[in-house]
Amino acid sequence: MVSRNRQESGKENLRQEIMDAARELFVAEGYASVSMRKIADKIGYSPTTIYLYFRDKSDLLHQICEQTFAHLAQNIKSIQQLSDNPLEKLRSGLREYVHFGLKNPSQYEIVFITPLPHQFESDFSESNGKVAFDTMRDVVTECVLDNLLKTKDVELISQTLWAGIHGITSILIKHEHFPFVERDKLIDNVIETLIAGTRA
Amino acid sequence: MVSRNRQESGKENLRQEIMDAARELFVAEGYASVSMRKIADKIGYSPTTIYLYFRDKSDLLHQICEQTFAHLAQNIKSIQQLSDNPLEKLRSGLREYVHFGLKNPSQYEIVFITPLPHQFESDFSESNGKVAFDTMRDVVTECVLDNLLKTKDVELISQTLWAGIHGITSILIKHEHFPFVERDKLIDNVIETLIAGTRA
DNA sequence: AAAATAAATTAACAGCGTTAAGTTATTTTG
DNA sequence: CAAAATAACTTAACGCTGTTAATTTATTTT
Repeated sequence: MVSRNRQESGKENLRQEIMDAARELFVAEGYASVSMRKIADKIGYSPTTIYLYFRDKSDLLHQICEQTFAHLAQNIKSIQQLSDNPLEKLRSGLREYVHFGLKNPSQYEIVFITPLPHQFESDFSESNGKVAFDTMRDVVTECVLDNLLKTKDVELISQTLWAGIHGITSILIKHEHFPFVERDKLIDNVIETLIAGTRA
Repeated sequence: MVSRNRQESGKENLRQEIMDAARELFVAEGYASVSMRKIADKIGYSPTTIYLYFRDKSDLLHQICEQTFAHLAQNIKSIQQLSDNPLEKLRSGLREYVHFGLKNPSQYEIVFITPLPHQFESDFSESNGKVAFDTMRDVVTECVLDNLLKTKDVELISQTLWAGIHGITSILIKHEHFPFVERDKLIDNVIETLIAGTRA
């Protein structure tokens, strides 16, 4: 079965090569502007080869998103571990969420903003985006246990915070032309407003 | 000049006819899935006729968005006039914004959520989007003048509040399957959290 | 070495946004 | 009232797009 392993690893290599090329192009030019032919050109294969590894264009993007969001969940966890203070953990997690979205706008767009084609109803509840959300909920629980927040409704607070950070992330991505105040100042203010409004 | 006026009003009628057909299709099937040919079919003209009234497909969408923005701005203004208390005006305005989005999810989606082509650069200073945002900023200014808020940076506060209400509106529209807590409770909590976090 | 299988390609389809040229209908002018 | 001018609209076409089916090339198994 050695030969079979070699074969499969070769397949996996090309699969990852396609994903890397596609991610670069999606980020640089936007999902809609990148054609399958462009991706194929970049890696020196014919366009139809991509269909041996991905069902269609949106599946390709979906797989890229899942990979990146697994990284996000890990990022948030790592950052939170740097502090012992539950409230500081919460703050750094929220900040990392927004930061991630702005660093990967195309991928954030597809997972949290644009609905995927109805062929596969792979929605938020099955994505790694939810894993990232769960890490935030865990920290909210810590805060509640320490009596740091105004209510003990962990779910209500978590969803409120998520709404807030999703809001700032998505409008910064979508409304590029809007005359925003200085970006980091706005992000800070959103996060501090959310935390202040949630505190005991 | 009577004949010329008749001619122009005919042109305006077809222009509005195109916009109505396009909005319906965009709402039902999404911007990307609707072709110029589909729109033309719906109104019984050839596809190229649309180009006599709109520069291109994104210009057509842009004009539709302007109409929706105007509608939203008027709604918020009307609701705010019902109260004298600045903080209550602010609260009712925020609530109306979310309410408008949930009552017109497809239109909200097109204007505020759906990712637009990169070339879609509009002059915000002359758009109705600015008009809608200004109605909220004016009430924030009232609150600041009454020393009700923690800072006097009207722009920063307004943009923070917009991020928050856009966040809850868009996730309620986009992630209908998500196990949210009771909807009105969540909306209330987001708005109260935002206001509490912004108050003096 | 032959057969089987996997991997990648070529050719093609139907549809897209958009432009240029041509046609029909309306209005203006002499 | 007819001719010229203009406005309104259509036809034909270009170069793209995502995707499928058939086919060729390369590798592995027998």
